[in-house]
Amino acid sequence: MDDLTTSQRQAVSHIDGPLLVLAGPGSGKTRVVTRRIAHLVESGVPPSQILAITFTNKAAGEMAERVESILPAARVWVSTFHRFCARLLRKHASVVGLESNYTILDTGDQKTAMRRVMRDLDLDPVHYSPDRIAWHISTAKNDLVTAEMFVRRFEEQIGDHWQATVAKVYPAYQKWLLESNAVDFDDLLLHVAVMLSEHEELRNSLDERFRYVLVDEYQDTNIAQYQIVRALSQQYPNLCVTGDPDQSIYGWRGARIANILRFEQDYPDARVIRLEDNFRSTQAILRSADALIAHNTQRKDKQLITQNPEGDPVQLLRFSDSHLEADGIARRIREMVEAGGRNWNDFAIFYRVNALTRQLENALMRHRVPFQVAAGVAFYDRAEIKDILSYLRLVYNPADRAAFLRVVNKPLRGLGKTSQDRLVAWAGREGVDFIEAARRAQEVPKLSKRAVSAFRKFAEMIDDFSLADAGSVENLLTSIIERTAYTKPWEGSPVEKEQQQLANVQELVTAAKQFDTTFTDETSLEGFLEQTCLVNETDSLDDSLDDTSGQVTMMTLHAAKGLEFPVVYIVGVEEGLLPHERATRENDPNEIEEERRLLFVGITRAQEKLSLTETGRRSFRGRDLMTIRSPFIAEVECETVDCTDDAVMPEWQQQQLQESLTQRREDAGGQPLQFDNKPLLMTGADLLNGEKKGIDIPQGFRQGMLVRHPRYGRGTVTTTDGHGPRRTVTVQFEESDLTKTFHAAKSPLQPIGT
DNA sequence: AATTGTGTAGTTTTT
DNA sequence: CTACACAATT
Repeated sequence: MDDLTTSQRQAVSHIDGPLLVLAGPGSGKTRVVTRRIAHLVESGVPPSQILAITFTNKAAGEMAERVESILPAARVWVSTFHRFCARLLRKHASVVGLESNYTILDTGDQKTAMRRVMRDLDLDPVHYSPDRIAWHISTAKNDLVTAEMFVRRFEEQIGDHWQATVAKVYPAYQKWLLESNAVDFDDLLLHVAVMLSEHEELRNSLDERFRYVLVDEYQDTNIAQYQIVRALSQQYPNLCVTGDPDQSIYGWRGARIANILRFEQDYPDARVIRLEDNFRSTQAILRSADALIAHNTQRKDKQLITQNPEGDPVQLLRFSDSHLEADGIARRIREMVEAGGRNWNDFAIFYRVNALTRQLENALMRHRVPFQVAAGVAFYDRAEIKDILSYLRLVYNPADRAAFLRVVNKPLRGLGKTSQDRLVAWAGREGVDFIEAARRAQEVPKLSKRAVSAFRKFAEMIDDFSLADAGSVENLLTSIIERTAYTKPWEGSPVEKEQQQLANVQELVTAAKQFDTTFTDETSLEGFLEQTCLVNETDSLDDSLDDTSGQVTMMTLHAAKGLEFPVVYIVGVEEGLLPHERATRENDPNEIEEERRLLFVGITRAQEKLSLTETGRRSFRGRDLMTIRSPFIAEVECETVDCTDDAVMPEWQQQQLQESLTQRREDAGGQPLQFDNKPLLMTGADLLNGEKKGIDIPQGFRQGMLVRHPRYGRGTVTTTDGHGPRRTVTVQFEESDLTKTFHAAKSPLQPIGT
């Protein structure tokens, strides 16, 4: 306890009764929580009675790891909300009308499901976009409004035409899910919440089982999560919640900041502890953060105190346009690294919308600054991965409609839309799952002979897979890939995209192999499927984030929560972007306050140096508009730096860069250049599969050079023309015999070896 | 069944 | 500007 502050110590040593820990940014919250768990166990609480809930897998992983390092033997259940609910639901599926082998739909499946349901209801997808309807349904679920409740409410008090539509779609969508023996993400929470409220004896036993419950980031809980936590803390209200209302940035997803604000009313004998000592940032940075957040009205007053030095003043960099902004940041970062004392990974760039990355990426590349973007297509969202996983899902849950429809004709088996529709309709009438229906395809009316045999062959194949499912997910996976010849058309293909897809499939097999060796129970298929839909790729990305020494990190402000960096840039602090125009449109003060909290989160990530940027003009969505100053600028204490005189890199310097690059490329013997011996990583997937790909400066193409284009494959540069941004390259491609001319700066061409 | 055209919408996204 | 869904082709 010696290494803790007074309030940290109080929180750690609290055992029985409700506890609210209001933890400011950088106040050592995670440390307090893990130490408290250890303390509970040391004080005689059986580990099996402790349940710690987080939002992200990463947080859960970290917490579990840290608890284990203090108490190696203790088996405390540390889990995310969704995983916890998935497990409970597995056990008690029948209570909500599901089978225990239910599958979890991801957002993609959800969308397709929504589209089909709406088509069946004859709703115009142009007027009522499935996306929006899905959003309405998700909101309802987060607010604990079931389909029945929604319909009832709508009938009682007629709403607008959107509600009328949702009242039609929501129940139909739920029916679709139930028939598929499937749930979506929101259902995991909703079902469990309903289950707990309708089955007192079950709630009772779970309350008793989990006597000590801890919830992290409580300010981000939605109504469903709130109810679940409450239900588990009735007889044994040893509930400890930690969070910071000032960091609540997920209101748009149904999170209720009120949950944490009213904790003391919910549990009148709650102890409240504030962690206000900040161990992360300089005084200057904290003062800015404090000054900004003080403008929010809906909040508990909280001071941020630090013993850290004053540090550099917070800067507002003003650029004339977004191009110069990107360029200016890249140059500053390079200069600071070259001046010594800073590594690339000391820097982070945050922005409100992903669309701002492009210009930044270009500028960083021009300045040879290695970087990674914490975004990109999630691994498990890739089409090829979802296809293969759909086979797995079908083996596990033959009623999974989304999975069935996804792969029944992939690769092509001559089972077109019409045949599929007939079979699905018949399966619905007969009340059998889709594999059973395919097995008995000859009984389905109006099916062509060819379709019948194709369906039967398909069913036979899935049946074989089920038999082969002897615990090893890897074996099952490889037999699926072989039997379906799924990757056949890509093998030996020159098209980069297809090679990538091949690699992704391979990566999935590796993941399965890994899973097999770590979890060796007979329910491994279930576990693997759960893992693949509840685990996000960024979880793996963040690991490499910590120990890669060599890259600047770019991410959205939302993604930045919980992280810290010595030097931080927050770009585009402008009206319309931050606050985002959609937050200002309704003129809802709550939304503006959330935008302010978002900036607050960004600011408090910085340890030593913080710069905000704004521009005079910004080209966005193909339009070039004058910028209006963000109201937040006046609320932050900062020093304005005029960078409007910044010029783009002068001609001579560009030329010099050009020449040195050419030289280096020759030295490298045609190999892709790697700067400072650090590979430049682009996407999360690259990080995940460890593929180190060098990114090249596009201007440096020369005649005779071998290049690769993601679409056209390998080719040779025949001519080059022009200079600077106007420089063009003409390439003769091998495979297709095509000759194409590209703008060197814009094309995705990459030099390759041999 | 794959290719090409057309329209349209466009934050943030822990699971 | 650009990604995506869907329609209309061939």
